[in-house]
Amino acid sequence: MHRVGRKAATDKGGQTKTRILETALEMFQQRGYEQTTMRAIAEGAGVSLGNAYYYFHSKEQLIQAFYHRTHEEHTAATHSAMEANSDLKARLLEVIRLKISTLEPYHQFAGVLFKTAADPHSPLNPFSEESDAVRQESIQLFRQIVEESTGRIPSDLKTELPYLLWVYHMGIVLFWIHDSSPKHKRTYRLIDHTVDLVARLVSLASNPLMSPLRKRALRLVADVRDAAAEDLNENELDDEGFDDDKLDIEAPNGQPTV
Amino acid sequence: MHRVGRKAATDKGGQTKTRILETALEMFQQRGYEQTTMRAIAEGAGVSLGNAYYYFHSKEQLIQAFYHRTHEEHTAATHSAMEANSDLKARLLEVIRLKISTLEPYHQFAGVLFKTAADPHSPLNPFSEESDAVRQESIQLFRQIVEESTGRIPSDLKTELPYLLWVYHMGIVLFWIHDSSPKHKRTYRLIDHTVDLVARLVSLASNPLMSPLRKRALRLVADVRDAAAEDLNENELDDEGFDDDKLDIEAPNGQPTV
DNA sequence: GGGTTGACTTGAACGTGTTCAAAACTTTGT
DNA sequence: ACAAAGTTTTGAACACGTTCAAGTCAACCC
Repeated sequence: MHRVGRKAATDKGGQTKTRILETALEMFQQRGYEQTTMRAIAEGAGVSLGNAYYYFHSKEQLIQAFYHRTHEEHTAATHSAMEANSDLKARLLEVIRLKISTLEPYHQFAGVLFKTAADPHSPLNPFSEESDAVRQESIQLFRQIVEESTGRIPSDLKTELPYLLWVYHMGIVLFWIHDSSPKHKRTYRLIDHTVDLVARLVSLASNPLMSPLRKRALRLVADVRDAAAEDLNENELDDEGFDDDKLDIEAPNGQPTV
Repeated sequence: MHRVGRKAATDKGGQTKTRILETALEMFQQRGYEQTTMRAIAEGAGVSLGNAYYYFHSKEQLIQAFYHRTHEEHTAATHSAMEANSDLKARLLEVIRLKISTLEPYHQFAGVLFKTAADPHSPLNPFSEESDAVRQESIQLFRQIVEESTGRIPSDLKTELPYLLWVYHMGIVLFWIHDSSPKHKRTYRLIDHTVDLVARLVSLASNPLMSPLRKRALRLVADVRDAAAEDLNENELDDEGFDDDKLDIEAPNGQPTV
């Protein structure tokens, strides 16, 4: 491996690596992912083909580098833009809009990100170990939003909400990838409307009347999340811990139970 | 192209095509998608490499053939298993369980289905024209479930519910793909719990008190669905048709509005 | 039968991602 | 200054998906 065990007086390796990544991202942006060959990247960066593979084990790994980079940009942009004393809705709106505008230059290229991310065996898979760090950071972002925002939220919901918002934001990105409307107006409109809806749902779920249903739903969410986390470990898996309690609530007007 | 313009007394071409597909699916099942080369498929089917490409334009198209086949199997299984006079919950449970058991033999291979399906440019993309027919059929399945089931559901919800259930069932499949628990017990458990939850939510959404929120959410769903459908057409896109009405409802106990 | 048409089949060739053994260079220890 | 150990760099080679010009074969027409 590079950059270990020696002093690295000039960091020549690091420079080369950066140059390759820079060239790659530029080419991806201009010609798209498939059209950009590793040979072209190497030539553009002024190195040999084998050298490109010395720094990036595969073409896919260049996507992962891209993923890291945009994540950092988004985090930075978020932190500098976050106003104090705003509510969940306002903050969420800002964060998600920033996410899209950060990804903006890579719209046509972003498709392959999702393509590879959807593969269970890809390191880019959101549930894989390799991207665990970035994902945790990303969820952390939403945790801050939730905790620093005004408005009362039950503690059980407060625990899971960051993860739920992260999933929601992934959904928005997925929509954006498919959105071919001018300036992605459609996506921004969707953001406006869904953020509003999410805020309402959080408020609704905070209603004490909804407590039983909420608890059931949150338990389910936690279960799914944990299952995704374990994944490759062999696990005993018994059915304990999720008994069917009597969670039914009576609607105020005599409608069927929920 | 094959099988046009002539009488096809023996349907030799059709036989060859079937043989290739059969061989391919078997190999995918045993060695996985990536490990199975087109050369191996051709050899296994007793044809030349070029011949395999005569019938299937690409390796990816073999996945599409797989997609069609399992869809048909699932539909057949569903129709023969559907009991009369059952409610939404029972029917949904049955259909989704059948879906998973139909896909069962292809679990490790199914990953690439989602991988390619997630690519906006892939014909396998659920929103693309090429798989539109299969998707419509699939949604139709859920429409039957909704319409033939007992229980009162508001008409606006009834319209969108099939699509929503289809999306939900895709989510289950996505989970199943990642599920490495023995016999996919985890997925079946998830199905049990989410079907229950979905039934409750439908019931909750049918409550007249929820009407404003429901209407807003359904409008959003329709909007997203239409956007996905148009996609490649150039579209004007003005902001009409989605005004922010005063939809707030007052929770019975003075909680913040929803 | 002989010829024409079009479906079917072939295998060589191309471009691409990836691997690897060996060369070239840099740093460190003496 | 020299050697040893590490690192970076190279280009040839490989396997695979895909293309294509050319060949074979069966059905049809006269």
